[in-house]
Amino acid sequence: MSLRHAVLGLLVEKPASGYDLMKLFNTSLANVWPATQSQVYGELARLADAGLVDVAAEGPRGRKEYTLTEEGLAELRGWLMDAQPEVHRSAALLRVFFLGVLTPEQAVEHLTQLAEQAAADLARLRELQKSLDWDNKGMLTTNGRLALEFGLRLHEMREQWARWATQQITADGEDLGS
Amino acid sequence: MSLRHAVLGLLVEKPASGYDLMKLFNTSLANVWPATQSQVYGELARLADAGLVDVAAEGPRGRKEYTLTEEGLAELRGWLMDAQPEVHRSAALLRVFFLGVLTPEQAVEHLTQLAEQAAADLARLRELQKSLDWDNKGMLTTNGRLALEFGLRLHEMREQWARWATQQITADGEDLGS
DNA sequence: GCGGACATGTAAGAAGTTACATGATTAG
DNA sequence: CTAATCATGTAACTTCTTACATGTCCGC
Repeated sequence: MSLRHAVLGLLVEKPASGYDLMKLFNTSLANVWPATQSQVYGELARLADAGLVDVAAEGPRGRKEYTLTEEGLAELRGWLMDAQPEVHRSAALLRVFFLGVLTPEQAVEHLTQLAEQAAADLARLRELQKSLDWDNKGMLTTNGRLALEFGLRLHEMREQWARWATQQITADGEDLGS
Repeated sequence: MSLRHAVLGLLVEKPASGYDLMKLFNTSLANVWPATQSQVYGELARLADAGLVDVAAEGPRGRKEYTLTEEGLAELRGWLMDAQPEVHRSAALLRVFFLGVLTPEQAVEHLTQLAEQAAADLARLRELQKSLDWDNKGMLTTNGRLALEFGLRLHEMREQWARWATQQITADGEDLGS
């Protein structure tokens, strides 16, 4: 139930509308916890029902500005310290498992694509890092920088691994070609 | 829709019942694409409806042994070469984003836990690697080894990153203590 | 006045989790 | 005979995605 906590977390810094939050989900949190508009509005309604946020002000065009309540902050703090291990699914790794169904050439091509995709992701994050370095405001970018570094290391690792895996496969087939 | 492809992939090696598949999901695929019993049985029924698998034989206790059809193999091959980038959500990284809500001490404690968790995961996979090294059978372990190496590198990276992040936080607060 | 941004919501469906429910076979 | 394993299924609920639907305000 982390969408809930993402919303609460974003509201710590300052009050925001669903619309405002969506911009944050599409920028700051895009690589960490993406969410759709329909999810965010729904969750805000549920959070207000539960008393974890309040509608502090109403603006033009039906704008509702939400603030965190005491209970909301408590809920967030509880979640932050809870830290139970996650289950992750990876379609990319699942594909690797079944690579034997393809020809070695196809498998190598696929792994090459993975390496290139990782390299592209890495480049993208490096760009993001550059744009973040100068205008530094608030908790979100401070800790966001830690998350960003994780992403940089992750994609670097992905690329290295994909290149290594390619070698593994080509090495396996080597003696057949002699 | 990768559960479908996980099931198809497992059936490439040999025919299996839902019960058999569950054992594979709980061992080989546990770290890559976990699935529950109710999901697997449901998916098998849908796959049979769609003609991607057949009930090749029925055994004792209502056992249904499924095999892959031509269409099923084609579907799997198509998926294997499709390779579109995934969206990943990470509650762990989300927590990092909001670490500013905690005291520096609590934040450091949390990151230390992350490092320890990563170290434990790494140790667990190294054990798995040992047990896999001797009895080598089939495509699943051959390519599973590639996936395993990914896991090893991932957890190593996670641990290093968590230690680095701890330093970042303690460095920030340093001048306050003097 | 009109286009783009602001702003909120609903509905249908896919995917996943947890819990319940039932029964047959086999090894000791 | 009885406990463990084999074996399949259903139901309720949560989460996420995609698409639809509607309307207002502000700057030019």
